[in-house]
Amino acid sequence: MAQGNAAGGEGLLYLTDEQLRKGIEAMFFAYRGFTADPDRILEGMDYGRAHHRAIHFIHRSPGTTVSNLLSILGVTKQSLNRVLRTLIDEGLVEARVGKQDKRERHLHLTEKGQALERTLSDAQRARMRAAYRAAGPVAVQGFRTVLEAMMDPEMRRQYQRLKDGGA
Amino acid sequence: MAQGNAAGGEGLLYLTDEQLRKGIEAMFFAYRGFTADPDRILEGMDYGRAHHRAIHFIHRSPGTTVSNLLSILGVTKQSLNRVLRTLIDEGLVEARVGKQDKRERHLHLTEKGQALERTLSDAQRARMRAAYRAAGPVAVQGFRTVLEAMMDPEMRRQYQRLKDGGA
DNA sequence: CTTGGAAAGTCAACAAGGCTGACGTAAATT
DNA sequence: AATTTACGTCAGCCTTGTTGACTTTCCAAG
Repeated sequence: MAQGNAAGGEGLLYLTDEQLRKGIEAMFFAYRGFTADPDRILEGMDYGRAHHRAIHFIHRSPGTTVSNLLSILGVTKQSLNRVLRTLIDEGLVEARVGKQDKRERHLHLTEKGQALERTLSDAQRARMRAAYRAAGPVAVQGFRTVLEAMMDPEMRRQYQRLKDGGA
Repeated sequence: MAQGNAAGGEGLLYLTDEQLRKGIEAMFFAYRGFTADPDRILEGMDYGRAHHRAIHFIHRSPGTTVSNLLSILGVTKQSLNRVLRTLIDEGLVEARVGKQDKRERHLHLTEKGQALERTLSDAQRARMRAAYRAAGPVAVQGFRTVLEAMMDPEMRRQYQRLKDGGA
């Protein structure tokens, strides 16, 4: 909440409906770019965006359980299961029965899974890096701050946990 | 592509793979929040996110043609047509035959359509406004800069045109 | 004036990826 | 022993995206 905000209005111009609308449209168009590269890579394979998301978060938290992944991705277990089954069948993901709790499945990427993950995230990071570089560190800081403020509290918790854990 | 950035790296720490990954995850979680409110409003009605997008851009550019909308939304005409047809049938959108070129349909929101648009964008703007306010004007500037840099050039053109036109 | 092609609409078929509901099984907890 | 938890799976549905093929309308160039 820095900034002046002298009196009635000046300094709050960034909160006008028009500015907010521009932000909304920026999110829409930017998200398209954000997913474009992985989508391109995956089309033609048997996989889609849902597979990418699963692979991403398994890579990020190796050994995570199905139900944990469920709460991160925010989908039903039937939906996730369909995706997970193909990844396991095709040898990209390994599901190890838990040692303490044998009901749990701990998910890991295989060599093959890691290779795909690398391909996908290299492409996505390349775009991100170009954008970050073009915008500069101060803008990046603001970018992250606004995105974080935009999340549902529940999602922010998930995000923070990953952020801290994976640092 | 590994990690690196050791040499001459100070000041470039925001470009590490880890920082980029956080940005990627922030986009993922934030976009969920971004769409959550309109989605909630629309569920139960006969409409979905695709209808919201159409309504948004028709509101933004009244009188726009179908093919223009097509290029903004980036979907096939069959896909858009399905959505547009229900909106027209249910009296939210009016398609006026072009005066110069009678093949074109110029799209407008009806009263009813404008009412729904207002409901949806009020909700979406409320979240955006809260995020902007929490983050402050400098962060917002950075947010917009990074998003813009993330777009495909084609999309950036579309975005710029809207941004300037609708200022 | 004819004709080529753009703009729009429509039908059919399909796929990805969400969802709900119901049911089963193994393992942990009470 | 009974209940709860974690997971898997079958069946069916919805939205929203895709291709391909075809028609109608109509502008504009030959």
